[in-house]
Amino acid sequence: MEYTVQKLGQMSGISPRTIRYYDEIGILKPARINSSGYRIYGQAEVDRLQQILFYRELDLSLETIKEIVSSPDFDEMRALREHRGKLLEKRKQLDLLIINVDKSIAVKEGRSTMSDKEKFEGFKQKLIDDNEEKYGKEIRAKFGNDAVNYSNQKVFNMTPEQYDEVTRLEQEVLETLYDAVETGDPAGELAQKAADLHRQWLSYFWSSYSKEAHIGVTQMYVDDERFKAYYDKNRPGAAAFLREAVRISTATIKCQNR
Amino acid sequence: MEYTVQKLGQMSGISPRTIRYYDEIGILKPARINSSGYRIYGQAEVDRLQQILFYRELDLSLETIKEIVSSPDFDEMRALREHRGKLLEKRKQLDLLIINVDKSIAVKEGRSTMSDKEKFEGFKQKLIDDNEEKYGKEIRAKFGNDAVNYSNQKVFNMTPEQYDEVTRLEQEVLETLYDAVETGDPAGELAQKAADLHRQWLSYFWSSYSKEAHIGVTQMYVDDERFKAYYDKNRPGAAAFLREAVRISTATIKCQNR
DNA sequence: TGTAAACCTTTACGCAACGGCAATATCAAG
DNA sequence: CTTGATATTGCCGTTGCGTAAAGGTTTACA
Repeated sequence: MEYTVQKLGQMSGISPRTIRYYDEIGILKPARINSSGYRIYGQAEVDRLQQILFYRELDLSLETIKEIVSSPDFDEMRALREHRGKLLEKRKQLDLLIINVDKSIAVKEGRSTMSDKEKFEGFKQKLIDDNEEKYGKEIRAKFGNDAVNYSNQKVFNMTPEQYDEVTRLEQEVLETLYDAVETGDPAGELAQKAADLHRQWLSYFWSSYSKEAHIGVTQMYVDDERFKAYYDKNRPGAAAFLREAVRISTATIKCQNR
Repeated sequence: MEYTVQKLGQMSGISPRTIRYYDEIGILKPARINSSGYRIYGQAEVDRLQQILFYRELDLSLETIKEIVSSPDFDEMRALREHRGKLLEKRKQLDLLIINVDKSIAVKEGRSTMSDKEKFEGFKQKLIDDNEEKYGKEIRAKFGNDAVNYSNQKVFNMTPEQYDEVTRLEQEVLETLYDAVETGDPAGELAQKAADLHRQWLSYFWSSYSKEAHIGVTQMYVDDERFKAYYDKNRPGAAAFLREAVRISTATIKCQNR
């Protein structure tokens, strides 16, 4: 089988332009060039392209990929591990960013009548007293060492009111759940209320809600002894009951959407 | 107070080049230009720069920042919320990426003697049978809906052996901890063993270990009723004891490093 | 007052990984 | 032979600056 740039592109889902670019940077050379100057690729090049795409999927740079696919004795493990480290670092940064954006949104929601100038007045004072470098440190000190994970930071950043609300919700979830377990019907009104309360409670810790994740976490309550013990303490089977209620709840929402 | 590019740069911690660039794209114009063509900035410009840096810290594009700081009636909330959505999306992608990289590393560790060609043989076959588009879908189906969160996926991706090891470790942590509580000395040998076992156990769920996060999570065991109940069930005070042991353990490691 | 250091200016290339367009050549079909 | 699809090279644009280069200005010190 021999392929031109477009054939190869269609097969692999990338553009002919990209294939030419890969030739240009020497990461994927054509098998040969025909009399009219067309690039012609063979099976070996298809294989190589698959490898390239695989590593590209892992978000490695083309430079790194080039080294991996070019020299078979390249220390690929090390490259992958280093890359993993970079990804983790990126994620930490992202988590911090998201928390900061959340904070900004909260501040703006709280006092939407303030003008931008006013809002930054306090912020600014500190900055000008010292310098920008200190500002950076301050932010980092405030939001904790970046090793602290996301949900921990969420809690640290809660206002006392939010914290009260969370603990109140937690109690309410339990009470409603226990009442619901008595009814024995995970599709019943009480059970559905418990599921919804639990959803609300979760929303305080999660940056975004999804049905799948909600089901996932309640499944974990059943699988993980620590959570199971907590929910089952007063009413055996409560963890499993909650999971069922949430399953039904999320399915019901789905039906309503149709 | 009047500032040249360098003065302003030192104050705010950014380079003169950046300041000139901000002038160029019209996001921060100097107050005036002196007879020698120097850019001169005043207090108003310092304020504006602080605003710009604030938004830049949230990773907004300079284009977006320009709109925010230029027009006071710009819908900033919407911009922030949209931006937040983008960040969350980015994080999901990153989580998937990290898991894929983890998988690749695991595969390579398992059969390090295989050549690249062999390793990709199976991978490749499927790809060539169908097309690249299907490949994309397959990856997504395999690694689950992207709403499922990172640690859940970690567990799903465990081998049965790993799973056994984790549950075994969990038991061992508890047993050692309970014995240690009896001794009453969180700096003692048993307590330190418990702390270390707990660290090992954690490592199965965390993508990276850090002392601060370890202390943080054991602190949470004390603060969160569910965790506290679990650890204190057989030996009241076990959660707090573990936290102390971990604190001492991490501090000790620090001393050894010196 | 001379001069060197430190500062300022504009212009312009470079970065990553392509997308998009232009000008031109080639191929297959009717 | 024309037409339309496809191929080629090459250059510009993207983001947010870093890093020169080539030159003018200010400041400090002998």
